[in-house]
Amino acid sequence: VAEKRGYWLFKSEPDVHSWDMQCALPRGIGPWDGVRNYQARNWLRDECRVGDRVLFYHSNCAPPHIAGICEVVESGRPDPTQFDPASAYYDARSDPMRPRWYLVEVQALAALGRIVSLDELRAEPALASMRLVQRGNRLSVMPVTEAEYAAILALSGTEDPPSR
DNA sequence: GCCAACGTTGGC
DNA sequence: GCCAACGTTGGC
Repeated sequence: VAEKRGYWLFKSEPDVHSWDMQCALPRGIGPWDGVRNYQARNWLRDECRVGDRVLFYHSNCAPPHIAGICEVVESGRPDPTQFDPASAYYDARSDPMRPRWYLVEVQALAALGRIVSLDELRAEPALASMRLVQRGNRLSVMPVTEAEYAAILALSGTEDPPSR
């Protein structure tokens, strides 16, 4: 039985890693590193599949918004920054024989027809139960339903982009 | 810059 | 295993 395509939302602070920076990478591909939350880690390691779509969300900016769509192009593998003492994401307690943190590779597919702000997401009835708009949500990686993904594409006037 | 929410740590 | 203290996230 073929696995259904999955959908995710990944948060990034634009000062650290923006949609434009993602697009500027060779072929728009780069590692989604630095995730240091166990729930998010479990999803990256165990659930993210090649071909899944990722909504690229800008947090800690005004207004917070979804900027574009990526595709998972490599499934979970250990995040090398956890073993690099020079990295801001270094984790001295992670054992290389049993890595604690994982990443996936993502490829930018398309910018949204127009960005969709958090206020607009909150105002859309079809998105009322989306994790992102629940109070206290702090996860930087979270699953999105197919219906939520479709609603966001519709809100932003965006066609579901093909793989590159 | 403030602060609510919430995950993690560590003493007991 | 409880839970207070602490650190971080992220909207505002």
